[in-house]
Amino acid sequence: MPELPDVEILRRYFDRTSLNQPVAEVLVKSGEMVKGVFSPEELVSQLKGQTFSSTLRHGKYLFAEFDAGWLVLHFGMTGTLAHLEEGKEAPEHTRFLLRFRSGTGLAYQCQRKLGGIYVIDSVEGFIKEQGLGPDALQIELDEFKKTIGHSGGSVKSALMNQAMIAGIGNIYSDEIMYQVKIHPKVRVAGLDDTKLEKLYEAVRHVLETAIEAGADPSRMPEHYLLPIREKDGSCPRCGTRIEAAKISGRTGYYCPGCQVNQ
DNA sequence: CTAGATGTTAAGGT
DNA sequence: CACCTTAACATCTA
Repeated sequence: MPELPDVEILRRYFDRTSLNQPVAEVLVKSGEMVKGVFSPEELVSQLKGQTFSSTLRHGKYLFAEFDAGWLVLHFGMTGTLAHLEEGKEAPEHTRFLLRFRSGTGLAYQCQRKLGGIYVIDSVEGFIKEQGLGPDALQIELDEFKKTIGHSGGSVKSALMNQAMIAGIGNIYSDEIMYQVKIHPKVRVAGLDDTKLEKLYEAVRHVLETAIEAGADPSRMPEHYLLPIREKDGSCPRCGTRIEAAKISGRTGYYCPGCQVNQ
């Protein structure tokens, strides 16, 4: 689920389901997922009786503000949120559960436990500690050129480097490079200024489009790679069979027909 | 049974 | 130094 568009959808979901209601009960089911300075018990006592008033997102992290601090959720590869109606049991893989005074609840599910739960007092401080770069939807062109443009490796690994630009992972880096027709193994040094600017525009455009589509692959535009990525399909533009390659330790999918520039 | 899956990080190699 | 790859984390599915 969880690259920038997915987390943005989860943030809006949190807003719709969980703001402005006092927390009656907090349940930590997988204590090892509680990271940072507070123990799971401390996290529970911090949150009990609190009310969430607003949310923020930076990269792949969701921040929810309560009276005395911020709850931070990171979703790893399999994390998601589920709103619970009154009296309804927590679903499978629930690692953390908020039960509101109204009886409804919010479950944080994470099958593979690769995510994290934190309580912090400063969002800025947390971003700094984690070493995150600017959010991919907020970074400006000159900053983008300064960091991404001057990095030495492949375009794909630069896009996925959270310290340079926060929020892009394996799936959306594939989509962005597909949209600008850059082969996944092309190195940043091989891009001219025009190409770099097009890449910047594509980052924005792809992420915004994905958010509009509710981060649902089946609702992406037809000329997108994402819905057929991994499906052994052919390119929506030129019909060439989509191929996979290992780049930066991940499987990247691309069209060998369109994404040719060496 | 095995390989791989949206993330992150440490370790080892070129 | 800068970059790359691999493995590990925990769990499920093809």
